Amino acid sequence: MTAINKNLSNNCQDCKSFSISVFCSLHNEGLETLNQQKITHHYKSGDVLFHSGDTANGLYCVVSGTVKLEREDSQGKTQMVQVYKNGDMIGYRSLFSDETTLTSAVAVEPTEICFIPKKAVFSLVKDNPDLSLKFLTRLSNDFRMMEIRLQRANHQPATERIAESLLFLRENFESKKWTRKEIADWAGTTTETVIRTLADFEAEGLIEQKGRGIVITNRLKLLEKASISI
Amino acid sequence: MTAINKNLSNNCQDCKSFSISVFCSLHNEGLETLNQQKITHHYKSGDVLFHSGDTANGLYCVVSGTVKLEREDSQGKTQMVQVYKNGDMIGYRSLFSDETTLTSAVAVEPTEICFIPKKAVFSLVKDNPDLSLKFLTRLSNDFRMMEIRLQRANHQPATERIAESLLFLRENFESKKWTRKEIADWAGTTTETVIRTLADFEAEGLIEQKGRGIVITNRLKLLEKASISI
DNA sequence: CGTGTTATTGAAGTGTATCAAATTGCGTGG
DNA sequence: CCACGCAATTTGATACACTTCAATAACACG
Repeated sequence: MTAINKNLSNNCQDCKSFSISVFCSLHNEGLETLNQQKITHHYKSGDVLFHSGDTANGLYCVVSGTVKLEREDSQGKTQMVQVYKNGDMIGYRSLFSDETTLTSAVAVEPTEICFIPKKAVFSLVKDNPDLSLKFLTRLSNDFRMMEIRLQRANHQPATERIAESLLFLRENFESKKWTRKEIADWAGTTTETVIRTLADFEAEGLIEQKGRGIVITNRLKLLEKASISI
Repeated sequence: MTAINKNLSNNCQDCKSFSISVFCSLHNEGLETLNQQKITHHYKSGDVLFHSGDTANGLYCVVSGTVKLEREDSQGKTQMVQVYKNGDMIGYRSLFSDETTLTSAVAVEPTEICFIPKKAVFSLVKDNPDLSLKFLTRLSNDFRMMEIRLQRANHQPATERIAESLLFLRENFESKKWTRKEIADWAGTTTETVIRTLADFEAEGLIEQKGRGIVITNRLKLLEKASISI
């Protein structure tokens, strides 16, 4: 399933995602803790990091690849809550709220993750108070995004949400080929509606569909469609 | 408009909301800073603490009353993002994300607030590392709630969202008489839909409407209607 | 080169928004 | 304290964007 390496030789400070992670300010002892405690995992597309309802037992640090956070309701409708790429942290909310995870984390590409056990995280936070401030900043920004998404979900038509989803998913996760269903799960609509809307966008010359690929050909007009202005 | 008292005699440790606030663990010097720096405000219903787009310059600590956080889009549709009561903090997200506020804060009842200037907050956080952990915990919980609300907004009918809104608003903010529009702004629907749905609920014996008041007469069935089970 | 997953298309139904107009309830000032 | 005026609520009619279900087609992967 997932290859696990306790890779001591691979130091965090050499990680290509180090400088953009919350840990970038760590000094000697902190870095040592991190290096000693972290466990590197390799996931392939579709692998699950954790399931909804699991107890949070650590922090997942994305080295490369893409991970989606999602949640399925009783009727099988999926909401993609968040997407992560290199430098992002997963699972710290449940860690700090001390509850079981609400969402599942699923790799959508070949993904490399460093797992940092709960104890190590709290030890790091204790010794490096600015760390929690960095978490706070990230979470604040994520929350802000959720505020906007909630408003859009409630008050904007699917067409606009799909336009925005296309832009967001494409421009933040270049390597990933999103499926129609994934776009729908992010936009909060159905696969069929996404497909029909994509056809409309193509007819209007905003995008081009080759097979399952989607190419944005008129970014500006697509932005207009998304009504990014609120 | 708003009465302002720099009330040094009124100590935070005597505040009825102190024990449930993030500051409950503060010791001597911290408490002193808090007491010296805080400014007490009194707002009446409808008063605005800050507008969307304002620069965050401090923290608002609710002593008593109720404050709603909301955001209006270009078409005049309002999304109520959050509601606060005694012991809650307002504005710390913008403080930590270092951006202008996305939402406006409006008192919906006579409300007493202690304002703590940005500098004082950061000084407190610096000297009391566990403070930021407490903020983190609160924000994590709030985020979790937003995840659920986003999913509901996208995948559940207005009826269920309204049922849940009734329960949430009534049970967490007893003193406040919410208007149909406020319920709609929270549920993410229109005033008319709320009114029609309330009529349905009344016909089914779940609630009773006397004038503008709403009394929940069958909590269990209302919970069922809300599909609280996900 | 099959086989399962993903995408596509069609038809039908409906929940909810929208707009407009009437009514009620409430706080306020006379 | 009552009447007034305004805001909140109510009701009706209409429209349509979106979901749902089902069946077919295209693609990717081993």
